[in-house]
Amino acid sequence: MLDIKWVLENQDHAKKAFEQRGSAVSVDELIRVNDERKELQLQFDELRAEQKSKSKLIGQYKKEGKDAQPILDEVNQIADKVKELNHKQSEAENTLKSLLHQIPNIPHESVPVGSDESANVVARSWGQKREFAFKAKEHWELGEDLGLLDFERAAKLAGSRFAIYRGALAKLERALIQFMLRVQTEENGYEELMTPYLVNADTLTGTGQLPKFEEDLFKTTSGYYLIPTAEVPVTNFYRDEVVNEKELPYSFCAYTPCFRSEAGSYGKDIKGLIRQHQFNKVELVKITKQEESYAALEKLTNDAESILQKLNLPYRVMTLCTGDMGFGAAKTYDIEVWLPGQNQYREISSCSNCEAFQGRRMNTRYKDSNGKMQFVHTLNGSGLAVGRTLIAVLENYQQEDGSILVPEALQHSMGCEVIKKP
RNA sequence: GGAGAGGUGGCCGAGUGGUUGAAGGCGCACGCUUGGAAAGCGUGUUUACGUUAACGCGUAACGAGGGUUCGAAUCCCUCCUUCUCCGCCA
Repeated sequence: MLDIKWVLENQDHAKKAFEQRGSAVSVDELIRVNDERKELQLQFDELRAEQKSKSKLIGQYKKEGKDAQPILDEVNQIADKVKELNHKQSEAENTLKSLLHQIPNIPHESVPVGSDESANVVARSWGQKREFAFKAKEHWELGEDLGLLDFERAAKLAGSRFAIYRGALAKLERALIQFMLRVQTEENGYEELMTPYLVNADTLTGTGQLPKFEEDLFKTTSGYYLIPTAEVPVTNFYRDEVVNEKELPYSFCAYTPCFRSEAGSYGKDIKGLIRQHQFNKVELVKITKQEESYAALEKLTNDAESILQKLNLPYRVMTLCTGDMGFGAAKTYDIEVWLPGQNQYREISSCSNCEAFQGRRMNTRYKDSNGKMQFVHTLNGSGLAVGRTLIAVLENYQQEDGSILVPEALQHSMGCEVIKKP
């Protein structure tokens, strides 16, 4: 959510940004609705003040034994108008708020301008792509050939976009989770959280999934939603709280399964594990002071990258352009891992600085050194998407006979050096 | 699921339907006092919106949302949540 005051004071900037981000709401509409709101508040405040002072008189008169009837009649009429104005005023406030809730965040000045992913910019690359003496296979082929990945039975149990991992592959997924959590907590300074996987609508509004993107979520009959990412419960940890400035920044990591309806992605990544209704992820979240969030974004991105480096998986980091960023982000780096089977880079992490966008929605604040209330800045990034990391391990560590070498960092927890057909 | 008791400021804790944004205490900040500290004394100590050059002023907020009333922290209804007891249960 944007600050209406900022919009009023920076109308040209706002107009340009709204266009770049494809906002359905215009600056002019915001100004109009806000003016209406102010006018109604003024009317209400004045009338309510009159009502209050005269009501007090009634109390006084009665105490003194004077006749209060004339005032009572007068105030009776005021009361009706006050009630009406009160409704109108809160309606106007809600209208403004719901407009503000639909507007995407303003891009940071360092973000490249562009309408789609073709305008994204490579920030850096890491690692050496392996040369294969044979034709590299895709992960689903490798998994099914090993007999360790079963999509058909998963479809029977649930439907399409689900998978069953068997034996060594189930263990590999678990080893990756454990490995990522270990690195993020022990080396990169994150505190681990275990959170609810079902959350309420307020929580999803805080991080920006609601009200605009309800169709992407699974909703239960009791009104709970399955979380689409741990960003949701973790970022909302301090919702409606004033946090101590001295404790900032907070760094949290959390492993959770994630659930996405994938409505509107028919025909996209139908095969394999890339796009599932349910997948595992270790998420990184930082909550910072305003002036520290961009340094924190670099750190958080590096922390996510460190997992790929330790697994020796080649990747590149992309700076997303204005048109390719998520709703709440002011700046985003995507980390893309190299998949030799697919012969392309695929997103494995998305690290964003949301600035005060979520802080304002969540109403999470701190008192700065001047005693002024400020909204926190929030950041999140995958550290990493576990299923896609498993894909990357399969494809990058495959051997000609279809077996998979286990990355050195995982050999201890896997208890083996190679995954072979059982 | 059943029965009962609660939810008030950073914390604890008063509150009779009428100058209660809210007693008192603790904490915190500043000042006085002191050789220095503690104690003591004094002053101050929520946020949002509106208004103002500024000091201020106005309005709202006592879990949330409705209602009764000229007037609600106080009365009524619904919901959320915490605690105790019973039942069920991994």
